[in-house]
Amino acid sequence: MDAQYQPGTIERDAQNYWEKNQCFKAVEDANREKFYCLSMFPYPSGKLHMGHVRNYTIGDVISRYQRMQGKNVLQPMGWDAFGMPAENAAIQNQVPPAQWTHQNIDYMRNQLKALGFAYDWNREFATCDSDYYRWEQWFFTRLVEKGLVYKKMSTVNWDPIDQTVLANEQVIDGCGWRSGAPVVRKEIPLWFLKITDYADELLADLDKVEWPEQVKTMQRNWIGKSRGVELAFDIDDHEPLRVYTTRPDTLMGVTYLAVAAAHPLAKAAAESNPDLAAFNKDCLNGGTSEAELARMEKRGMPTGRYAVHPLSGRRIPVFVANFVLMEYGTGAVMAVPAHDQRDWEFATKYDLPIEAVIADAQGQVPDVTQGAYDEHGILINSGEFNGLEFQAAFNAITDKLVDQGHGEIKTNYRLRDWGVARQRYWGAPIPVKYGPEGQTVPLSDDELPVSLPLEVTVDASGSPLKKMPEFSELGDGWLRETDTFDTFMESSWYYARFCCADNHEAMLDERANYWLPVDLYIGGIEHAILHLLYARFFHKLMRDFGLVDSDEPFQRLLTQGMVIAETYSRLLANGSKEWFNPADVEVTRDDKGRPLSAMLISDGKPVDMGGIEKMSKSKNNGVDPQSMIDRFGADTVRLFMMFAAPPEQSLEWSDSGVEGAHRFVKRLWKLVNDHLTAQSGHADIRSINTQDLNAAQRELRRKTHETIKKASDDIGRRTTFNTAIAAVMELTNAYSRFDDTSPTGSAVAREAIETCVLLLAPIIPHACHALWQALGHDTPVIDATWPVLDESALTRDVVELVIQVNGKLRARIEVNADADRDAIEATAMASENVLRHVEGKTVRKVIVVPGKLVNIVAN
RNA sequence: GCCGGUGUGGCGGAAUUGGUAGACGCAGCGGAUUCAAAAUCCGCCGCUGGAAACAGUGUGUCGGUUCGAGUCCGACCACCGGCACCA
Repeated sequence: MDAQYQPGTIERDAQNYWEKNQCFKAVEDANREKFYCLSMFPYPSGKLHMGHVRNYTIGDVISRYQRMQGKNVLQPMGWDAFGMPAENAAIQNQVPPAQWTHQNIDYMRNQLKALGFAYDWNREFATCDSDYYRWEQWFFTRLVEKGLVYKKMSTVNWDPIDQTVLANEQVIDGCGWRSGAPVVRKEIPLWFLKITDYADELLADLDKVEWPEQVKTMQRNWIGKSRGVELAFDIDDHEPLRVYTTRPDTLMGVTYLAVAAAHPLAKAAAESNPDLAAFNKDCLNGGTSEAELARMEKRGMPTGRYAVHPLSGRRIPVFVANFVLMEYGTGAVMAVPAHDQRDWEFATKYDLPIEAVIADAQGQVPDVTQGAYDEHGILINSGEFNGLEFQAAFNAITDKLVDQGHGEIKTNYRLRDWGVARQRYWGAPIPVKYGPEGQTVPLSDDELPVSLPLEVTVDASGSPLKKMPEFSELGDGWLRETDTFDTFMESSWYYARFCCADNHEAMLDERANYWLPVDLYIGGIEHAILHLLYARFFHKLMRDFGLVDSDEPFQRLLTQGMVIAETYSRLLANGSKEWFNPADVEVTRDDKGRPLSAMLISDGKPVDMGGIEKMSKSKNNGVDPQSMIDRFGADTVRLFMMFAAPPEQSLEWSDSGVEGAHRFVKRLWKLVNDHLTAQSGHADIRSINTQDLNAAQRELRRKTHETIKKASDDIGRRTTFNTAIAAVMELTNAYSRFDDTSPTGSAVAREAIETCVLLLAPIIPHACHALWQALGHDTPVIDATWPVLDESALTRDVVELVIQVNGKLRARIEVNADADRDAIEATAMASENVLRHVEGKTVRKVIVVPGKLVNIVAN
């Protein structure tokens, strides 16, 4: 082997070997246990960023580990290729989105290959291939037939200057990002998928998957199942106002009602009230995002109409309020200001009555002059219901409402149906046509696919498809739908298509049932709700059409944290900031290594340190993976990514940390080289007679097997690669200190160093490929089996115990591993430092934790 | 605003089921090697006091449970992710 570690040639050789031998081509084999490992596919934005590198390294480490466990591993890769950035690039550079996207894919594919990921490239596809989205269109027409799709009015962000629909991301401080004009809410008809039909199953089946508890909790809360009452308030000259509440026990505390500006009652009341009409119009200002709606100032105006309380018969004012939205629930709410904080604030602002009807469990009447009391409690001021606690009151009041025909028990979901239509070009066309008599017809199979025209001019004023009669006009007065699918549609089933991407006759085939569900899915925590919920929904749809036989798409889920880095900026004269890349900045530190100041290398003048943030274009703090691969090699980048933090936490980029990783790979290389130079010929692991080792040999062998145990658990179960690597580093440190060139010593050393190479093979596969060969093995390390733990190597004759007095560490003792409690206690009490600390005190209690510690309680 | 999470040395992090706080690495300091430097190797390294032994103190803040709390409970503070048309 080469005495020098040269990542360039080593990595090229290994990658050539894998490619030439098609090592990662996955073939279905019913006799082998399969493992489908999937990382969230990238949007081809231009080049890989460090978040991608981290995501894909995690997936690759697990894939290679599972392969060494003997599993039949599938690890595919593809491209989530539809989306807005391609349109933005087209507007900026006059490049057609398709061309821009394919160029990016070609570049990024090469980057992935340079990182040595064990992908089966035969299965690669991009979602913008009509061979992919045609099946999505086909499936959509089936959903239409089944009644799982419908069209309804929905609210979008409207830019009144550019005359176009804006994504939430394109609304900045309530204004359109290009025009700068204040955005308004506008109602347009859109296509929806009935995800709410599956709400119960989506909720229940969270119990079937091995996902992080916080992700399951977020999904449960998002679905938001609640049991409550839908009740009707009678109104003069109008049909009854329907509201939903989970707190019917507070019904006697209702002091006003509020409806959305778009509610029929608000519109009716506005006809004779110009002020109210103006207020209703004003409520349309601003964007549609829930965060924006929740943060805006709560405002309202009386409609002049009154509702009749169904139990007390009292007349209650009806307001229009800007925070009530027509599309959520019934578009109207009942307000109990004494027991709901938002209602309380509104009532205080508009001087409405606040009447407490719930006391705490002790019957203490809450003070509602400073805020709402929203706990459950005992009813007061509620007539015949006084004295009832929550559940009894819920039942009694609901029974009465039901008897009167004023209400019914209802299960409600926060989850809303999925709007899948986008007024954009770069997406999959929705396969529907409209007839001259207003018919809406899904396209038949022989009309599919609807291919997206690739030669287009994109500008800021809405979808080009609407301006292309050759696309939109079908003759005889028939028009084609010009909206395209939400890109979440493509990412909701790509994992299944990877199983049979070469099937041109069907969406999926029986191979999907061999590979699915995905055994481990890896991606950013930011996808915890939307993408993962839509994909689960889509999987259940496909199951109900007989396309797959599993209930859930992703058995295990690993949510990785962000990659973050220091930011550097200068305040410009116009008040904005200019951001500088960390690569162009030099930092001065004090003698403890604390950063003191930073300067731009090019002009030597200071820059401000702006804190550590997510790597992004806007803050210019991204580190280019390519330059790191060029400088240090892929193995170093992979090792640093896996070592710097556990996968679920954010990872801070550190140049010196990368150098440390590089140093370790070089060190490993040198250790193997030195071992082969000094000991080749008589280092045969099989010659180890485990009964016949001296103390030092036994200690190194114990360390070797402790490391196998820890690394296997860390990679296979805990997915904490950082601690697995730390354990292997400890083993290399122990190996370095071991100085024994006897035949037995050499064999023990060989076992230790080969273990290091095997345990690191998933993480730094190129170096380990070369090292394994150098160690004399005929088969490549990717086909080696994971090292097997020898439990007997772990035994110890003597163990160290910690002695505490009153919980404080006072001494350490060594005892025989089989020492009994009395012997341990006697040895502990004999320790000099222990005697000093118990002197003059009475020993009350001695706690012995076997193998760990002794705590002597004395006072 | 609502939902979910995070907070430990100069820095990234470790401590897996309530049992030795700081593994491993980075930075720093000291030494070896070298004409010199780089690279490499060895040693030290939470803070305070002490020559040392050792003692005190220390896991965002305040309080609690326990023989024992980074870990469990309560309140608070700061930051991060998501909020349905960014992907």
